[in-house]
Amino acid sequence: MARAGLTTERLVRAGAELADEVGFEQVTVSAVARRFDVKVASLYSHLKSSHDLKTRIALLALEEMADRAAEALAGRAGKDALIALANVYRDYAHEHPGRYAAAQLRLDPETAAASAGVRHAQMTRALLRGYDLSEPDQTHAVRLLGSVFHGYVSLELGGGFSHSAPDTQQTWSRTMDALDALLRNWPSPTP
Amino acid sequence: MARAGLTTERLVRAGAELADEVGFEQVTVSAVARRFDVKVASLYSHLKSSHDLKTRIALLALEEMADRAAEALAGRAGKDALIALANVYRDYAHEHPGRYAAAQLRLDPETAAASAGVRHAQMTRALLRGYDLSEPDQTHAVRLLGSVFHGYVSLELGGGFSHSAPDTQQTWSRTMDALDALLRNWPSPTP
DNA sequence: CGAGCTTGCCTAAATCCTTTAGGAACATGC
DNA sequence: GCATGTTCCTAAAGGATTTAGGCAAGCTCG
Repeated sequence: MARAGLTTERLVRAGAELADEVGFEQVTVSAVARRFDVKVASLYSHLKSSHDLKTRIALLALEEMADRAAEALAGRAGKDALIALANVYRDYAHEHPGRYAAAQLRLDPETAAASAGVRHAQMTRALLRGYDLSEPDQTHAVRLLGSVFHGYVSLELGGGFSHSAPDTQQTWSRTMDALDALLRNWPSPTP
Repeated sequence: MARAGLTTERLVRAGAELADEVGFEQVTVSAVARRFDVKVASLYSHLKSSHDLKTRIALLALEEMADRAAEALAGRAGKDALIALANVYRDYAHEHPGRYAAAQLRLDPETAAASAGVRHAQMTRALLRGYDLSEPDQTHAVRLLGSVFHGYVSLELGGGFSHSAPDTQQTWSRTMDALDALLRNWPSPTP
């Protein structure tokens, strides 16, 4: 019988495609096996477990987004950079909803520390160099931006914004205006 | 054999408790049946399916949060109200992580329209009456606040903010300052 | 080239979750 | 007390996860 040529790499990639097609929840070792026309047990030489598969898909998504973000930020600063970075997340989520959902998977601390997640934080910090914030406000701002990007995209993707007026593209661009204004004019703590 | 006295209500409540204890992903019809010391099949007279159970837990969480929010907003306005509302979400998520995760479940449009989700939007709108925004900026602001609340809480809960300095409580209160400043000084669109 | 080793994929089997079908015990109303 | 409907049960089928052990395809050497 001919060999299918399975590798962890190929399985994870197939899992990611599956996630985008049918949703991350539906990604299962069995489904991936079916896609390669191979018996389920065969995958267990390449994957430790079902959770391992999901984790690897999450890591792939984080890397892909970080790569896109790095490219988007190159040569940009200030509001330009802010918009470019924000768009990376939003576009990625629209193009790859399953992968984006995977990236939301809660990783255990060691895995998270070794993931592309740290690159994301670094890039957001880099972006903030275009504004005038000193520690610890910079950290607060990193967290705020992360919250807005993640929150907005995940609500939009989940249908949280009813498809009513005004359209979400407009809200998105006004959100960028708002964030830019906020960063340029960061308030001092209240008494 | 004595009867367990199952009702949909009690099953959903037990499922919610289970979610808080072991995580929403681990909530399963079987697990709930075990908790009542009853055979799995017995639950299917009260629940349509596993998905039905999860949906009902989500709806319960949305209601509980809306109730808390309504109480928190009573008699408050402006920044006071903003902080109170934001704290409702954050506190609820910390007290009931499983339920909070459930509330993130994607609901089909009709279910969503009949859920407490609409009350949340209404309350955020009510909060914004303390600021001076007119349509469509008010809608943009509703969405922005929703994004920040949801994004922040879900990142914090997922360990997205590494447990490093400064502590998240500080970031949270600076985030409130920032949102308040932003709403009081909402920027006009860029050309 | 062919002996031997490694690896890749298989079959088999255990365990668990979901879901449906139909039966028995219990509670209630007449 | 009996008819009736509800509540919970047993039984069974279908899928997913995971482990154990086996055969054969494809390398690596002499």
